[in-house]
Amino acid sequence: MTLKAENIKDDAVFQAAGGGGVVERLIARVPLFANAAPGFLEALYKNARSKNYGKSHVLLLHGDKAEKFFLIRKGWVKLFRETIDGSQAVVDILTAGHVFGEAGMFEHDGYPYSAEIVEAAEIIALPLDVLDKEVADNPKMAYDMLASMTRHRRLQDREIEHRAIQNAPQRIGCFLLRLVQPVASGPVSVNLPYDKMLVAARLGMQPETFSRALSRLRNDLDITIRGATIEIDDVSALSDYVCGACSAMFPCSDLKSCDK
Amino acid sequence: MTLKAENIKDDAVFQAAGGGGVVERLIARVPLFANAAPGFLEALYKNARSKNYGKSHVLLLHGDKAEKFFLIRKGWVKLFRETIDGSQAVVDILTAGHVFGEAGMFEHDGYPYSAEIVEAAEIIALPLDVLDKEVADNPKMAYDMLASMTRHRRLQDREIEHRAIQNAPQRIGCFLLRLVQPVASGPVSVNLPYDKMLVAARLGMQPETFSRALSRLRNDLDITIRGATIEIDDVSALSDYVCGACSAMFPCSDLKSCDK
DNA sequence: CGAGGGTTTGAAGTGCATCAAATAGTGTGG
DNA sequence: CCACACTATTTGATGCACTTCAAACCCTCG
Repeated sequence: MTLKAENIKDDAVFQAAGGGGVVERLIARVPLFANAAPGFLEALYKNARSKNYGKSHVLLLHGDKAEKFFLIRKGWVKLFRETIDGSQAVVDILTAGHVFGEAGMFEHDGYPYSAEIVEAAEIIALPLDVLDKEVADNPKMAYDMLASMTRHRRLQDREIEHRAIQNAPQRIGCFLLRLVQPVASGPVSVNLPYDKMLVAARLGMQPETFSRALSRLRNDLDITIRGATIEIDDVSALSDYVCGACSAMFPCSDLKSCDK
Repeated sequence: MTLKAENIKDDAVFQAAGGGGVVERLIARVPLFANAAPGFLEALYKNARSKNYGKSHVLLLHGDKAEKFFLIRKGWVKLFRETIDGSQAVVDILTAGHVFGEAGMFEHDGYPYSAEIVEAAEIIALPLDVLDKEVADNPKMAYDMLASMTRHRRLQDREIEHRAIQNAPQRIGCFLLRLVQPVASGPVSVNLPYDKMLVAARLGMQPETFSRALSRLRNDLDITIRGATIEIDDVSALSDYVCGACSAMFPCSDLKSCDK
């Protein structure tokens, strides 16, 4: 067993939640819970468990019985699906404030994806049954969750469209544009939120393709690349290049608030 | 103007709903409305409008202000998104019993896709505000709609996965397998529900690619093709070929009930 | 400094798209 | 009922985008 593997298993440090009130405040700030009944949040707190995980830790597996959902306190989490052949499709990559695993609530097929830590993270596990009860009882809560789910559905529609229509440089450009918002013009500088390998996976392409496509953007448009920092001299030139191959108009909102 | 074009415009025959009770019965049978309050269905009936449309009629455009949602009584409808460049991504293809356009309810960006009749259809238009009110007031209704939305979200996850991982023959095979269910073994015969061109679009490939990929399936597996009828001698051979490139196990339920 | 992963670059292969044209099918008017 | 027109489908030839395999480079962290 390698040293790496040991790390993965061992640095999942348990820590009880509910002590300092930090977890409470974080939970209360989740937009999805804005209209929850007071008792709901308390029930969540009582059963909240915050843990630290190291990179590569697998938090849950596609098909696992869904009893908890998760709120990310810090770090990055990759949601993905894996085939028997070993191929893997990245569903999404999430960070602080995002919620995941709540989709396991309705079906009995377990979670619809697997989740792996891709950057050391602190994750709060929350009981699904408490959420389920609240949604069933509180119309406003259900309504909010429905709205959030609808937003998410649109993002997925867009995702399917992009993967069908945009080529590799355009998908990267689109990703960058969504990072620089709401700045809509002039030279800007953005940092890739995570590994280029991960960005590539997130965009459904190979790392090599990502690298080549990015340098094609560099050659064709006014873009400078310094490691993970990318400077875009002319945002509108980039949006011209990208958004012709998209059904949305340019300042396309990235509606993913914290209600994944 | 061609003769065809006249047809498209003119055969949208208006007919008031609520007379024969047929529309009522159809609406009442939508699973999504199973738990609706009695007053809700009546409010829907009152404002229901059933119309006939010819092939190629565009029912709604991406971005249109969303005031209605739709229930298909018969025929086929294509949901799609179109870019400035003219490329088009098919979101889904629906038929009798399916509901669409309800996603326009929450956002103010209008409908998230365009809808076009691809086979002469009869469509019932229903007021979105009535649905919205019911969802806001009736916890059970909101809960059901949430469950339905979650199911849909899973189908989209699967869609993204398939387009990322499966090649053309596998995507076709997967499509066929979902048609033959719940028959899980032995020789079966299926009819493509619509044009091969449309199936190709639905699967995100060109008609030429579809044709070639299908004949590759014919050569490699025990499959016979007679026009739109496809005979599969060995379903398990097909599922072996297809499902290795999918995260789901074979008899993979096509959860799209009538609540699109 | 050295090991290991991330990133880039090169070379070759593959799958799908595109363009083009032939063939089959379908509905129409005569 | 046939001939025509139009569309759907198939087949062929070619090109391009992305993948795959391989190797070099670079960066970071112990």
